[in-house]
Amino acid sequence: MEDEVDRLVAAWRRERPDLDVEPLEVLSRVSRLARHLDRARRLAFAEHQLEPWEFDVLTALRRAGTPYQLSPGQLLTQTLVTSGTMTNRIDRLAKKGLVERLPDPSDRRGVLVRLTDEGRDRADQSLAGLLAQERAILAELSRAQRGELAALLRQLTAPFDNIPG
Amino acid sequence: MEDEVDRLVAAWRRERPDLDVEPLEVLSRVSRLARHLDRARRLAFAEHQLEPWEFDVLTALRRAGTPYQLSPGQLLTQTLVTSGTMTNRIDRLAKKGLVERLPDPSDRRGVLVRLTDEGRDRADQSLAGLLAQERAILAELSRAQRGELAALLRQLTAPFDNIPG
DNA sequence: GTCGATTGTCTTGACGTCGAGATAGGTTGG
DNA sequence: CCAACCTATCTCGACGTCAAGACAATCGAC
Repeated sequence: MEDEVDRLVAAWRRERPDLDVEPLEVLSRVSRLARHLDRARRLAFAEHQLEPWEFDVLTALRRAGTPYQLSPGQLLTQTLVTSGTMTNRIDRLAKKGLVERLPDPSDRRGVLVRLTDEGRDRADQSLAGLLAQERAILAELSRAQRGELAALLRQLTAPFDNIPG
Repeated sequence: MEDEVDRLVAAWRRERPDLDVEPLEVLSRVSRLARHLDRARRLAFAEHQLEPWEFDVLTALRRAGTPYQLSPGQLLTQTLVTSGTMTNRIDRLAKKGLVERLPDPSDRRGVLVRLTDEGRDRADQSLAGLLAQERAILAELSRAQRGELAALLRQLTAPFDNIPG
């Protein structure tokens, strides 16, 4: 089946036949798909009264394992936002009672953000919801195709994730 | 090579061994890669004094071919933003002299947005810059792998692009 | 024709993010 | 022990986006 990127590439080949636009076949699809996923996720999380950014922070803490705490700095690197943004997010989550700020006992500059019991429950519930939705989206592909796709994407993301950029 | 999503998935398998988190292998990589691409593009466009959103609008018009004009509504569907956002973008581009607003002769509710000569030049220059950067990112993959990846992604994007969602 | 629904664009207010800089604690070498 | 530098977090102002709704023009059914 044709998608928007097919149309986009065809248009470029017509308007700029001198250029090789093959890279767009991959990377424009990545960007557009991500955009669609954002919207879909927003809907899925709304059922659990969570915003996508809240999910990102709560699940980062949940994945850390007991006692479910990380520093703001560790949360930054996992969620790819700036420090000002993270301060703001922690404030709002704390106000909702989903996380709490604790002083870092080993570094008085530092802070530890810890998931509350309610925060943990919300993280678990919304993860289950997200996985159900994503499974539906991925039903387009066979298991083998999903594996291939994951492997190819890994090759592209690895340089970004390993060389700090 | 390992990436952040490998670490993320491993963490979930440790914390929630009861859940099947395979969907994340694909879709979390898509979202994270898109995030990295946004940052990289921002840098590439900065050399041409353009923001990513400006590029999106200018190139949509450029792709339309002479006389390089589209309605705001057509621009909406191509760029996946809301109408309020598009109004704002057109305002700013018009102020910079890269586009102009014309009344639609066939529908008095409507407007046509047309690229100026300078807008067209800037679109062409920045497209060349973007393609160079994207080629570098995709050098991780062989030509055949890029083709596979594009095809797999198309299967996921097609439903979003064809069933209005 | 005319009324109601629809379409296309713009307006508005709230919100989240960014980037730069401030603050304070920590670290290292002399 | 001090000075210079580094690190962790927070503060602040500017900005872009969104969602909802306003408004005007158009279309369709009767």
